[in-house]
Amino acid sequence: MIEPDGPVPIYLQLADILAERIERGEWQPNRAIPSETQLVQEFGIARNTVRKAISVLRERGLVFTVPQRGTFVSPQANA
Amino acid sequence: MIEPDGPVPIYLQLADILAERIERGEWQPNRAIPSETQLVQEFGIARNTVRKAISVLRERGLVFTVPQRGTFVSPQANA
DNA sequence: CTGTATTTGTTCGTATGTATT
DNA sequence: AAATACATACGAACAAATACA
Repeated sequence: MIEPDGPVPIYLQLADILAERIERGEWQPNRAIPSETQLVQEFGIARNTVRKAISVLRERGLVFTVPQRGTFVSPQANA
Repeated sequence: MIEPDGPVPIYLQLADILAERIERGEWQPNRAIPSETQLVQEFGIARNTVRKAISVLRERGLVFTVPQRGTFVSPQANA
């Protein structure tokens, strides 16, 4: 999945992978995406890198984060 | 390897050495070449000189550089 | 959050040799 | 001869982004 030594930063690779899942409707609007810990384990990368990827998705308007609750797919993310 | 007192500038000698490695397929497309620091150590020259050599390779279309990631062999460099 | 490591980007100063004025 | 300009080469320092624990 992730190419650690490629030209593209890991956090951007992950952001693109997650964005594709969202846009394909794999995760429904207003439903939580996997937790940071789950993503760390799935992709074998550092937690900070996962957080950076999620912040990119936030800036793209694909997700929104609720403190102490999780990160959720935006209502119109895959519309 | 490098002839410091020869007629050819050091940065051009290094550019030619690296170009040969790329064209021989020693480094694959989209894979990183050694970092500037590694090249400094391998050839015993100044970092600025290494950077000058790499900029020559960029102008020749052999490599592309991603800030904070490295310098990578161009996709068609050894095609 | 902190701290550390790596890598490229940038700038400054110094020195040398060559060419020009 | 003298001054200027340019290219080459080295060294050092710091910034910023990435990635890890």
